[in-house]
Amino acid sequence: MARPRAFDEGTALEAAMQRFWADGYAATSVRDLGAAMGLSQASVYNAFGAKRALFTRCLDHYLDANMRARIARLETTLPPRQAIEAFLHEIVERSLESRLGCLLANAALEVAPHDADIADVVAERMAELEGFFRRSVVAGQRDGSVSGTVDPIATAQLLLTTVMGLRVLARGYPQRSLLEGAARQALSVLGAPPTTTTPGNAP
Amino acid sequence: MARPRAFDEGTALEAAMQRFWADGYAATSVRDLGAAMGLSQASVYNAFGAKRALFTRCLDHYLDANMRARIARLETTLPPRQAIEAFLHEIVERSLESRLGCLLANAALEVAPHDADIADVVAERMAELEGFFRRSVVAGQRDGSVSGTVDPIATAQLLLTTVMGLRVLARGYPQRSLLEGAARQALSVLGAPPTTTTPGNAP
DNA sequence: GTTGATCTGGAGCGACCGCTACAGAATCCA
DNA sequence: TGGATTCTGTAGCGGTCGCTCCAGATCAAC
Repeated sequence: MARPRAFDEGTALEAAMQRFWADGYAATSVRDLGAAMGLSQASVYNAFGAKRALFTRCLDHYLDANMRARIARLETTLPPRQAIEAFLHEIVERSLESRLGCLLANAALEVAPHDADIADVVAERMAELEGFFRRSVVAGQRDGSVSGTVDPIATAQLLLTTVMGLRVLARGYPQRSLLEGAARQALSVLGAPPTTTTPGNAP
Repeated sequence: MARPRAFDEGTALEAAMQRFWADGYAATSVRDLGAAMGLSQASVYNAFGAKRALFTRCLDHYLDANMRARIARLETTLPPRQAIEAFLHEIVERSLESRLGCLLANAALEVAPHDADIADVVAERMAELEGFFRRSVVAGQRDGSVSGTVDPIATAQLLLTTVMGLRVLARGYPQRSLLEGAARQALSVLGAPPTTTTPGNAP
């Protein structure tokens, strides 16, 4: 064919994603992105096109590597209630490790209102996360780990809202007790924690 | 003294705030702000100093005119549980009226991670909102409208998180059923609705 | 009316923005 | 080896950025 690329596209995409994640869309210049990727500006445009196109690639990469991977891992390895609990706990831990927050939440606030295409992606992926919570609540009600009286739809909506709220607090008010308290109280709507084999203690 | 200003500072501040609110910090230029305020760029600098100083003024103005005013109004005119419910319902309604979201949440995500002073303000004001929720939960437990078994601190943390989450969804996934479901489920942690004078419809 | 202080807006500073033209370097197929 | 084709970096395009200078306008105090 012709001269091959001297860089790995996935690695470069990851580096660019980190920059967008840390600094936001508007505050990250294409020169910054090129430097982070180890490429000249012209190579960035040659490989990924305009800045906006690169951002959508990064957003996709983020969602695949983080949100979707987490959902798939938890949903296949844990029973439903534990999957929900683990998801929130992981969000809390990640939020305390760094103040990056969530690229999806960042994009929702900064970019989505001014870009219909990205707004569609954002809404779609949020619906995806909402769906994970809804499936898990329903499955939890089926296996008895989640109270049968709660509304799975509203509960999934609250959990989605809680995740997004935690991501905002991660950047603006990052205190462990706050994030843990909010997560714990959100989980309380699922009803009494599963008491393994011992008989339940419902009121 | 000397020549008086040809504009009202409060009005100008309000106009600038609207621009920051809609477009974010980085994407709003001082020329944009001047046009919105009806001022030349030089007058903006003469009256408000640099862009960052103007933003902090706008953030203060927003918080006084919106968050603090709402807290004060609800806390003085409604019993505690109803104040909490009204706060969330107002957030949902405002979020559905426009996709602006919340300037505090926007600032928390976009500006706070890169500006320690603004981060302090953000954390302070979030703590203020958290305090309103905590006071209201405690007062509600005292007058019997809030379940006595819930932890006021964790509940206030969840409500703060919910408000921030709702503001993210307002910009990225603005559907009435979603926002209302999340708010309703968040309020469910307060326990059974109060049996006030109006006939309740508790399940 | 004069003075003195403040406000106003046009012009413009250097720097950076997103983006691209272009020439050379590197690889493939023949 | 010799195109053909793709990648890469330099240089630079027009435009906008945050910010400032400065001359003139406009007021209060005298």
